[in-house]
Amino acid sequence: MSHRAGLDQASVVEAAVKLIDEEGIEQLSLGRLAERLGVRTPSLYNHVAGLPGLKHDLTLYCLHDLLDLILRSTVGKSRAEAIFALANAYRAYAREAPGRYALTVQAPDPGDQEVQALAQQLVDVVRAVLAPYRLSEEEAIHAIRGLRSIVHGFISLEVVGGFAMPVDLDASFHWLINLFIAGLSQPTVTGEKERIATENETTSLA
Amino acid sequence: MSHRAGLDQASVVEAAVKLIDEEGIEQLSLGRLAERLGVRTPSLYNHVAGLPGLKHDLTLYCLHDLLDLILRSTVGKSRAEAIFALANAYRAYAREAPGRYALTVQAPDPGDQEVQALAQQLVDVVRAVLAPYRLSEEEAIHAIRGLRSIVHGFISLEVVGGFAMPVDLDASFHWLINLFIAGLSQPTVTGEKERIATENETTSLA
DNA sequence: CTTGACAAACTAATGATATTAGTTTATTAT
DNA sequence: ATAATAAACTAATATCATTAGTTTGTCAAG
Repeated sequence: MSHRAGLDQASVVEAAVKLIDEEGIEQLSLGRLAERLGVRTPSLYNHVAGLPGLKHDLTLYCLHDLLDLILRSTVGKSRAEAIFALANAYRAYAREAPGRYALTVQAPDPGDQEVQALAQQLVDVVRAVLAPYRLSEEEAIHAIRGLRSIVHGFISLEVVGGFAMPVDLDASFHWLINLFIAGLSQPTVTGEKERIATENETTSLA
Repeated sequence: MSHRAGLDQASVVEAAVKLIDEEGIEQLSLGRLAERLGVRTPSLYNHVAGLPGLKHDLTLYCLHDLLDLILRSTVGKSRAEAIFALANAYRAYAREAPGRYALTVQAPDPGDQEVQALAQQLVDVVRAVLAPYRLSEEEAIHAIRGLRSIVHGFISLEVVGGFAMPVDLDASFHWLINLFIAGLSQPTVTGEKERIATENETTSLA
């Protein structure tokens, strides 16, 4: 039973996914992972490049995971329906698998081609969902950043328990996405005029 | 020079703040901190309750820090001007001291009275800034959550390098806050009617 | 069927980290 | 002056990642 556990990179990464799903991202260590796989810690180095390598591989796994979910949730939909589908899919992923979601958000190494490419594909889905609104080049980028910020911000505050007040979270999320969609069609927002000058742009620290 | 370095809790916490400002939150360890203070690692246990205790103390420090900045930035302002001031102050803090900002966002232990109280004070500032819009009880909560999500989401994506596209970040942030403010005054958003049904509310994982 | 190469697992050792226990010693108050 | 307190120390343990070097399945070529 001892020698030749029959591991490979895929089985190690999948076991790591199970581990962070069940015990949280902070419980991920090579020791715990090896224990689950019935193997000694150094054996894992045959399949992943240490802990940093494992995290990298996990990130790729989760980005694929999330991209697939997002694509399937938005296919065949457009405009508000597509935006809601996208936002709800993101949120569902983060709620069901917070550890995996966290991996998809960590700072990507700028030199990592694979991660960059997947991150770009996620951005492209957002861009496609916003395309029907016929925004200018620059406004499209504002809108992409805006939607990502809204969705990520709400989700991460929610996951971390940052919303303590006694009002339905689904309703708040829906309200916010709705506000965003309304803003997309508003000349007040998307037009040239600004609501107010940016007087406090340079607030500094104590 | 050796015995009696004259430390206390405040000086340890302040040295830790300097450390994370200069070298990043991930470089924080009792060993590095002790080295900077010219002391052996176990000596720190006379002033903080280990690494978890230090992080707790740091969180309190940074919450105070941030609350003070936010209060000073919004005093004497109202409506859009106040919202921009609040948002810009938050963002300035996160950009200038990402390590400290990260500490203010970590999951607070629900049993920790002090942290809860400070977090509540931050929420209260947001509530006060939104008060002039005369929202209903429930909508006020949606709006508070919404503004926090927007600001936190944008900031954390920005800090992590998540915005790669070649458009000015200040402009995107301003655009998004502007959209939020516009939505606050819109009956389409704040009213009873919803823009679309929540058909995809239950998207699930693969 | 044998054998040799390869790779997967192992043991052993090192270095960083946090933490606890127990000791010394400076300061401070009586 | 001295006794109590608290701040620093040393020493030891446990966990973790990592590297080096060794053993041993497995599989394919002869």
